[in-house]
Amino acid sequence: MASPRSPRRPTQADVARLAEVSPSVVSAVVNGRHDGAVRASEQTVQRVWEAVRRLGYSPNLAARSLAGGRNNIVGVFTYEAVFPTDRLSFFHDSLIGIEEAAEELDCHLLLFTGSRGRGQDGGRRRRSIYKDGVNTLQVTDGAVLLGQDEDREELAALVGSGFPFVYIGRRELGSGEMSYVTADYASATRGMVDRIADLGHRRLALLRSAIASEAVLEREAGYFEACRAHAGIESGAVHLVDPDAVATDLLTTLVDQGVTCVVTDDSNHAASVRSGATRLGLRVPEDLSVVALGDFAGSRPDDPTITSLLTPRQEMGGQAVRLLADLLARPQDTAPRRATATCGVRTGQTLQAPPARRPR
Amino acid sequence: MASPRSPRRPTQADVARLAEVSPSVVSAVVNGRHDGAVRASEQTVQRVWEAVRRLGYSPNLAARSLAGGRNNIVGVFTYEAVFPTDRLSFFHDSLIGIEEAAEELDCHLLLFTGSRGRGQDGGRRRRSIYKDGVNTLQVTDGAVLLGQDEDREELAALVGSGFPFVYIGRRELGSGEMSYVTADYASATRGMVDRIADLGHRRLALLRSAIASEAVLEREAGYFEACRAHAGIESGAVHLVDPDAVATDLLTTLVDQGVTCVVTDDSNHAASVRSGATRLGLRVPEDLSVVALGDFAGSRPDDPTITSLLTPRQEMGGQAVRLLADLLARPQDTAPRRATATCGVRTGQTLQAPPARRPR
DNA sequence: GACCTTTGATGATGCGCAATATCAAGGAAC
DNA sequence: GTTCCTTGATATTGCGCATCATCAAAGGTC
Repeated sequence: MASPRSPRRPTQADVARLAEVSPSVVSAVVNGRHDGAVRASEQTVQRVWEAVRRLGYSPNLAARSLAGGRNNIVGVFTYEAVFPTDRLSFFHDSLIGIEEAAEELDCHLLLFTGSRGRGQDGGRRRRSIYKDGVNTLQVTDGAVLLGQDEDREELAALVGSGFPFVYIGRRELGSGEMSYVTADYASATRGMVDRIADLGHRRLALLRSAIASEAVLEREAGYFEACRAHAGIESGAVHLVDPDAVATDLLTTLVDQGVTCVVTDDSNHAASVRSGATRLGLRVPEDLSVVALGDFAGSRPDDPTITSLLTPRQEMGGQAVRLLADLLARPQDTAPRRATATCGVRTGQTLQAPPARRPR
Repeated sequence: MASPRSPRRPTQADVARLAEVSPSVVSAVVNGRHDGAVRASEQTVQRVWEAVRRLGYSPNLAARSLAGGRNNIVGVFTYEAVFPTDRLSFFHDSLIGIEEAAEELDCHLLLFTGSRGRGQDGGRRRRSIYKDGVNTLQVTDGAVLLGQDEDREELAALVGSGFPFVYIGRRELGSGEMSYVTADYASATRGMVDRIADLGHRRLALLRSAIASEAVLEREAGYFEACRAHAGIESGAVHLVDPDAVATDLLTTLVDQGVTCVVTDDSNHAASVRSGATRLGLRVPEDLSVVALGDFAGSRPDDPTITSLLTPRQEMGGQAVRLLADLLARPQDTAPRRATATCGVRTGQTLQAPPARRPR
């Protein structure tokens, strides 16, 4: 059976012809606006829908957005491949939240793929929002952006263009404010420090990789604030280290100084510290506790045995879409939208009360 | 600093005005087509680009695709949520392949979310392609479909409408042929049986759940064919069983009959069989080998210790997009497109040579 | 010098749709 | 019975762009 290959997709005009009404009515009906400027009786509405079904009409996205209307499509732009081959999908949790919220708002999701074939150095290429100087996101009503490896200049340009978007993760640009969702890292960090202090730890150390994002800095601030708030808790300056190569000599020094709990940026780093400690003959957590302030998995899978704060990615994804919806609903309000999700805590197996006496 | 909220984005007309050329020339130049029907001298080209830069012009994609026809968007429709909360993403591997291929074709992906708020029985609701009788996929150039829980009637309607789409997974409809990608289950199964036979097994048993998809039936056919091909290999009829509740009495019977290798539909089922065998005091694989013909994870994570065929999901995803591209490139050829990807084999730890003597 | 070809441009048209302005008819108010 | 409002529609415009038909002028050929 040869399919009745229609040479052309049916348009509103076709529907109008079949239903014997004017195109305006069709437009109004299919958009549910048939009691505003353009009105239609219940009978007419039914006739229109009937014709729509008969012809298999569906709106042309491009035309709809060209004419100024919405297209109910939310863009999702990631600076890395959304579905990476080489590692656990970093975006998966966020996408769960995004999809859920989008479904609630009755929107579909447009996932932007990278522009291929530029710079073939083999490494993971960063994607770009602009292609030939053109904002590719424009086909959507607005977009949610994710990714660690963002291009700040591009973001600044995007803010300047007035295109509605929300970043998942706090991003502060030098010029121009943007909308984002973040997590309450500072207070969650304070909570974690409280917990550490309650267990009896008195000397902590913060190890951080040299590259710092807003989130990292926020956690660091929360950390020091909490340390100050706790009488008796001491923490020296932050130690900038290579998270992959554990500096065992640094560890030795710290332990000698009476540090009983090491706090790191992320769980991978914490895992490295644990191995380093083990190599030094220290048991974790009996002799030394190790705690991570972030669960970012980097290129390796996140280790669930590490006691760590958990970024509420799913919630952040949902919030981002909802902020975007607000942005679209009230475009005249140009103020950047902000939302904060609540961090979780993974108990893990790397934090307990400090040893009665200093080890060694 | 208030963003320079431009009331209107510059258009080609603005550029044309500034460059003192006609809009046609601008269009031609920015698209690099200025030596076809519309021509422009090198000088003019420079003037146009200069004006483009000065104004910060960027083309409106909606208008572009409206005027052009295609929109370079491939739909991705899944009958279940793309990013499920409650289980490992079944779709993740397929999506990797889809994204890769889409990137190669310079297409973006439109992920359809479900239509919310119909039937709130709490359970996972199947999504629908048609909403109010309208094919929602039509906003894209064509679509890739996935999912176990498909609606055959809908698919038949979709085929009838002539909308270009490709299913990931073999689907045979009673009426009308559709395009799909599948895996070489039959030959992969034969390969697996060869392997089993080469190890010395002589009596096998096939356990299958009652619900059978095309893939399952194809593997079953391949299985029996391979059994026939091997002189000395015996396999009784297929045993329809509940994959979750292991029938230990059936296992006992089989082993008593001299079966040394049980073949199942999928790895979960195989895992159940293994536990059942263990409960009977049989060691796997020393006393009894267990092999799965599929790695479908169902609601539980796939067990990597099970010796199993591996569905090449990533490759299938990529193939699907490429088939779709062909469908779009040659629409006059209405024949359904088909592709077959090569199954992998996971060695696992549940298959070895049969015991020298029958156990027990 | 008559004819053709190439170069360099212009203008008109329409893609499918939303929004606005307009209009006809029927009823209620006074 | 004139005015006014409501209901139910239609006609028109233009979003920004690509494409096509057209055209003027310059250069080349015999």
